[in-house]
Amino acid sequence: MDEHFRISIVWFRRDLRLHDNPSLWNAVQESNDVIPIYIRDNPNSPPFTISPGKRQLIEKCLWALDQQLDACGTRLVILSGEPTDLFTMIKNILPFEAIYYQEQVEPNEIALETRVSSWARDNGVRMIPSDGLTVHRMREVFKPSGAPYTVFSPYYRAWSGLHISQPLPSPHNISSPVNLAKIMENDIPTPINASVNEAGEMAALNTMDVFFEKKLEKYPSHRDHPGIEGTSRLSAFLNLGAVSPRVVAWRCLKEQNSAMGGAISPAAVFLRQIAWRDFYYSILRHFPHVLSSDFKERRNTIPWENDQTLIEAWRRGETGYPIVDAGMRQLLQEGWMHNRVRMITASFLTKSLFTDWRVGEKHFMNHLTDGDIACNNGGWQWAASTGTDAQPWFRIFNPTLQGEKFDADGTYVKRYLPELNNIPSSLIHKPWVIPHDDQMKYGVILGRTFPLPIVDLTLQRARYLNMMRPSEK
DNA sequence: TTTTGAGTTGTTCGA
DNA sequence: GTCGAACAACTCAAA
Repeated sequence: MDEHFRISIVWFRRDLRLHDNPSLWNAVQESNDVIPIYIRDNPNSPPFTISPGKRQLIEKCLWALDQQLDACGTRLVILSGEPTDLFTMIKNILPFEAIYYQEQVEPNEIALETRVSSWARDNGVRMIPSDGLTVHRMREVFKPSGAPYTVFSPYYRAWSGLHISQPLPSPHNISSPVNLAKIMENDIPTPINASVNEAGEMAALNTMDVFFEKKLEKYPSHRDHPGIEGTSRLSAFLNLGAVSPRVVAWRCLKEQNSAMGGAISPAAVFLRQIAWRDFYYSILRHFPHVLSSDFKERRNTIPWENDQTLIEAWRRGETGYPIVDAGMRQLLQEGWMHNRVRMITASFLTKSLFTDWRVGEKHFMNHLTDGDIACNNGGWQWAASTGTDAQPWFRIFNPTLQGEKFDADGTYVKRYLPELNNIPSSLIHKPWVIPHDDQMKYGVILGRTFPLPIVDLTLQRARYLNMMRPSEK
């Protein structure tokens, strides 16, 4: 028979939602009283700093979560400090018997789980882990041999074959012993100048609805065009768990079933991206060394040059290559960059500027609101050709061609580089070819109002290929 | 057990 | 302009 507890803690982590939240749902089912708590990250503990945009979004989600818990009859307790100390303090006030929590994949989070579990064992408290971070449980997607996949395609085949279980509903009534938020040194969430429908999980679910209703049909063709608002914009919400990945996958299946036959449905194209997220979580869980070193040891060491002047130009968006600069400035302005442009800027930093991928990984984490340790690392290692299922080392993006292919009329570039507004689209991705007289006409002076290219791409490409060629080892 | 073919996102070159 | 080949090496799964 299931266990039953008098008082349980629900330890909210990256599951800032009521819907499809196994820890919350099970705690409510299996306990008389539930105390929902959130513990802020120790600023020194995560391997990356939390970007300002992400910090803000966390506050919004905490505020919204508290509002929604309030409607269920309880309040969120927000604390800062060492979790084991905090649990000790709480237990002195309320003798709770269990901690329900969502299992994480980052090494520092796993270390924390180990620490808390050991504390729990010593204090007679049950630790009850649950899934919900990914669509499918990590242990369900292994090779027949029992080893984790390291290549996406076979992973995806196995992943696709699994049944997606029906998402859990949100609890309506949550009974709490006392208002702990009033007793503890509670860190009240910053009030948000918005309604609860515009923050946290309601905002996440609305974003998801808009995507499925308005954008899904065109997603396969639009998703690669940064000038078009064609992607889901769910990444930051998924990262904090304001929306459940399983709910997103469930919705994809629903759309797929109602779609016409024929080619791969738009819902399947999108679902594949959700599978990439699961895949990179699995990689980080099973190969934590990816955070500090290459997933695969290359035959020849990559000769990173890490030229600080070039790196700074890349960070500021002043490389002279419009699509790279537009992307880097979008990142600084919005804390977000279109995925196609993430690939272009990453390829540029690593393969055209000879910079260690970790430099780019860190810069992205410093600025992305959706910064996700596993996905960001996977993406950077892929771009640098050091990762799992990496692209071939000789595949180097050409920002001019990429721009012409995916931002043909320059809509995206001009949005972030208004100084290029009057340049005709045939020249927008290679302004350096514009003769001096025409520069005046187009209102741009190269080297003054927009930089000249900081490197010669043809030359850098040849150098890179030459250095990396296996026969050169 | 061994072999074989396929594998997210590209570019350049020469016919 | 278009098209195919070349640019490696390795994992995985099916035959």
